[in-house]
This record gives sequence, C-alpha cells and structure tokens, in this order.
Amino acid sequence: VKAAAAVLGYEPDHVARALRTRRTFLVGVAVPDLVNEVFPAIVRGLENVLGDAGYTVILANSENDTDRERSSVRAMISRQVDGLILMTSHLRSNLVQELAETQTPLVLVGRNVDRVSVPSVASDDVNGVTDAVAHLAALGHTRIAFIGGPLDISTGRDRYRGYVEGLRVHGLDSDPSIVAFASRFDEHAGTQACQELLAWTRDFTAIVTASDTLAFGCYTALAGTGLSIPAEVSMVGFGGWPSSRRACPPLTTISVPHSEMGCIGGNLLLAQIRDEYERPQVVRLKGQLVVAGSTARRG
Amino acid sequence: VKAAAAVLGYEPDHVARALRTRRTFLVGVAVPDLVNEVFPAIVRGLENVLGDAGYTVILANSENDTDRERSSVRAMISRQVDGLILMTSHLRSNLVQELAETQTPLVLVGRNVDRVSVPSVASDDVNGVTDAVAHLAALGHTRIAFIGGPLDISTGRDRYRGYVEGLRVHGLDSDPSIVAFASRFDEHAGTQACQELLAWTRDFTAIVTASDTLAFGCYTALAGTGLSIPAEVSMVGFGGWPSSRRACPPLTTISVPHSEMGCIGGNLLLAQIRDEYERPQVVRLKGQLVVAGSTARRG
DNA sequence: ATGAAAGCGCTAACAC
DNA sequence: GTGTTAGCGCTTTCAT
Repeated sequence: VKAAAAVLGYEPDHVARALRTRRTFLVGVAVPDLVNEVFPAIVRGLENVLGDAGYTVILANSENDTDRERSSVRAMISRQVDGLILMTSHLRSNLVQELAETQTPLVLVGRNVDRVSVPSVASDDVNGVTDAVAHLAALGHTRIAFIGGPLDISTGRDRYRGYVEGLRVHGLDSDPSIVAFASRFDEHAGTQACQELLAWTRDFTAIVTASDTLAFGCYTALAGTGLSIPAEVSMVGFGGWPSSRRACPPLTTISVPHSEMGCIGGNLLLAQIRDEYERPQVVRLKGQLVVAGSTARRG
Repeated sequence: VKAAAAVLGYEPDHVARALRTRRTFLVGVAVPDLVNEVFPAIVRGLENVLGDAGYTVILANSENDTDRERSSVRAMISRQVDGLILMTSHLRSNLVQELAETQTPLVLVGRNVDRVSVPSVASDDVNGVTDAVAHLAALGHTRIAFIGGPLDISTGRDRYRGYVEGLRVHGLDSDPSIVAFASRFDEHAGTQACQELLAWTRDFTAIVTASDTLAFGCYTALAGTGLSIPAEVSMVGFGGWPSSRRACPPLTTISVPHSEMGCIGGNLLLAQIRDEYERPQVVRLKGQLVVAGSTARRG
C-alpha cells in the first residue's frame, strides 16, 4: 500500500486534516507597513522559525489602519489560524484585549500594549533613546531636540520617555518648544514634524528621532533650510537599517536586531501554541549605538 | 434563525467550506529575498488586489535557494492554494515547467522563464538598461562598464542584453574587460564584482548596473579605491527604490513601478483563477530614467 | 419555496 | 496490531 502511495506521489490534504484535527498549521502575521524596512526583516525571522516548525505564514498589511487591522485579523481567525503575530497594536488596542480573552495564541512583536498582559518581544525603546541622548551629551550638546512618533503606539511613547529620561540623567532642561511629534513613522511625517520644529525655533544643536525614517524626513527638512548635518545639527536615528548606513551623511543610530526579534517572536508563539504556559513572557532587546557621520562635537 | 446567528457573531468556517468546495481562497506568493526592497513593494500591491477579491496571501521567502523554493511551493500546493505567484523563477526553471503542466493558476512576477509560456508581469529590462546607456552616452561617456546580475535569471540576462544593445545603438565598442557579473542581486556581491572589475582595469568613466543594490555595492568598492562619484565615475542603477534617492550621492536610476507590478500580477492571477483563458498574457512595464547626482558629464 | 441528507479527505476512537 | 467507522462544518443535491 505504502509503495503504491509513494508511486502515485500521494500527499495528504491539509484542508481535510485541518477540518478533522482543528489545527491548520497556519499562523497569521499582521504588519502595519510592509514597505517600512523594519518589518520585512522581522517577517523573515518569523518565517524561518515558524516554517521550520511546519507552520505557514499568512500575511496581512494593515497600511497603518485600525479598521483594516481588525478585518484582517477577523479573516485570519475565520481561517482558523493556530496563532497570531501582531506588529500593528496600539497601546490601548481593544483588538488585543479581545484576542487575549479568547484562547487564540497571540504574540506581539515590535510593539506592546497597556492594560493587558500578552507575550511580546520588542526593542528596549526607553534605554535605546537614553543612550542616543547620552551620546549627544558626551559630544557637548545641551540643546537636544526630539522628533517623536505617535504617542498611542508603544514605540512612540517609550522612545519619547527615553528622551525625557536621557535629558534628566544629564541634567539638561526639557523644553517643549524643541519637541515635535510625527503622525506616523514615515519619512514624510518626519519632514513635516521637523518643519514644525524649525518654524518655532532653531535654538538646538542636535535632534534625536524616534526612528530612522523620521530622521531621513528631518534630513529633507534641514536641507530645505540650509542647515548642514552634522556641522550645524547632529542627528541620531533609531532602528539601524541598511539604508541608514548609505544615507548622506550616514546616520548615527540605535541599531536593533530585527531578525533576532522575528526569531524570538516565532519561538514565543510556538511556546504559546504548545501550551507551555508560564506567565506571559516579555522580551526586550537592547539596541546598540552605531556612530556614523551625522553626529559631531558641538561646534 | 438569521437573527440568532448575527447575535452570536457566527462566522462560517473557511476550512470546512474549502474542503467541500475545493477552493481555499488562499494564494501562495514565493519571494527570493524579502529583505530586498523590491519585493515588499510588489507584495504590497499583490496583497491589496488579492485581498479585495477575498483571497489571503501565504508568504514564503526562499532566500535565493532553489530547494527552498521547491519545498515552499510543494507546501503551498498541499495547502490547496487557489493560485501561485512566483517571483523566484530561474530562466530554465523545472519547477515552473512542472507547474505549467498542472492546472494550478500561476503568474510570474518580476521574472520570466524560457521555454514555457506563462502569464507574467515584469519590468522592461532590455529597454530600461538601453536608456541608462543612452543617458551616459549623451553625457559624453564612451567607456561604459557594466556590473550585471546572475545570467540564469531573466532580470540578469535581459539587463545585460540591454547594455549590449545600448552600446550597439550608440556605436560604442563592447569590451569584455569592463563587464563583470555578481553572483546575486545584493550589495555584497556588487562590491565583489566591482572589485574584480577594478582589478582588471580602470579604463572606464561610467558604470551601469543591473540593480540599485549592485550599484550600492559599487559605491563601496569605488570608495575603497578612492574613485569619486560622479567626478571620476558616473553610476546608473536599476529599480529606483526610496533608498536610491537617499544615497550618497543620490543614485541616477531606472525607476520601475513596483507597486503597479504587484497590482497587475494580482489581476493576472485573478483572471487565471476565474478561467478567463485567452493566451497567457505577458506584461512589460516601462521604467523611467530618474537623473540624480551620481551621473555627470564626462570630465 | 424549505428541509433533509450525502459527502468532501482525513483522523481518532473503537472494535476485532 | 489491523480494520472499520463516525464525523469535523460546510455545500450541493435531491425530495418534499
């Protein structure tokens, strides 16, 4: 019998098996913006780990839209995914809360939420930005501006907290007139926020940003006013993607191990699926300061 | 009854439906290298179109490995996907040939194959590179080098053909000593190929490359020998991703509409699935020359 | 029209 | 051990 099966190239039907066993070996992955370099790097790590364990990844790109996020997740659940990875969550996400009440295995990657405790892996945002501020302080900067991301996302809030903490540690005044927030983590929003900042004051010698994309946006805004980097303004980003190295000037940044983040996220989900309970695990990955040409000693 | 269903938030089970109807509304997408900026942009377009039509995307990253490609596709087929999108195919891919013999709807995106006719959408590689050569010729360059990609992939072969054709059109000699090929479409391989080229000769004033990644690799190699861009060497890339604009100097390149490519690919697959036969459609998207700081008049 | 029944391909439970 | 059977939740067919 087996010989005949082998000859005919028989392969079991996943669909029928799934109907019977109630396990699809499908994992849903929701991403806010696939074109943002961060996410492909994470997805790659996830896909490796989950793929090796026999799981297949279903991908949904929410385009930073909460409604799309919700409908994608619904669709995934009606597809009976064995687990979910969310990289889209807002701090007060109702969706995450609802999912946590279900028994669906769930892991947050890259972002956390308030109120409800869910296994997650993300960068150590607070300390990363504190390190960025420390680097600038060591170079003699005292008027350090901040371009932040949305405060309703953990990466936005915690990186802002890191900035505030960094100022405090170095005894620098915190001045709301040199802080601006971008509405999204993309280049265009970064340019807008930086233009806003420049319209208020130019009384700063350095800018810390909540992401490399925002920093690139600042590059554009600064070029528009003729301010040169790093001679007049030093810049530090957050993320450390390949393109930050290629930028003009290369961007000093806090480098985050995105691929590792994906691997860990995948493993956390596998643990969840396999019912290895314990309390929900929360992993924070330390970023590393990579000094490049965008920061200089205060002139 | 309906009212009760609505109250209980009933949603039909995709798995059972799929078993009964033999349609999963799942589409498999195979990508060679998710971290290469090109592919996320295409996947985004695909996901939009297919998602709107009720299909869910299964993603597999082959990491440029033929065996992985094959096993991913097998896995997708045993998952009963309704169609496949391959961005991984080699010119003489046995896999594509086998799939074409099956009745599985199949569309190639970004790359074509020889021998077998399958619906596909890709950039117009030959004419794109011909345009790149024309731009350099118009700037007075006569010794134009070429850094190519793998010749067993359509994008590698056709962009090389475009180079040869461009030289011919402008009456320039083709000289094998100013042509080198990278083993993969990534930055590191580009650096290696360019170093090889530089070891042979420096008798050229411009380089055309088969992709932006390869061009960035050349940036590194040229910096290593102290040659400046564009004063001593002009550079043209192919692809036109966001990071080429940010590079140092910004890269003159042939910009390809990747998002549109994804949309068209998705629509081609939907047509296939819906059995709108006709002969296999092959779409070529014209690229557009975007002139930036990496090209200058011959010194 | 509305309702009952068969069956998609597999696995788990049970009988032998 | 090995063989048989029931049934996962849906759709489609057939009978009312």
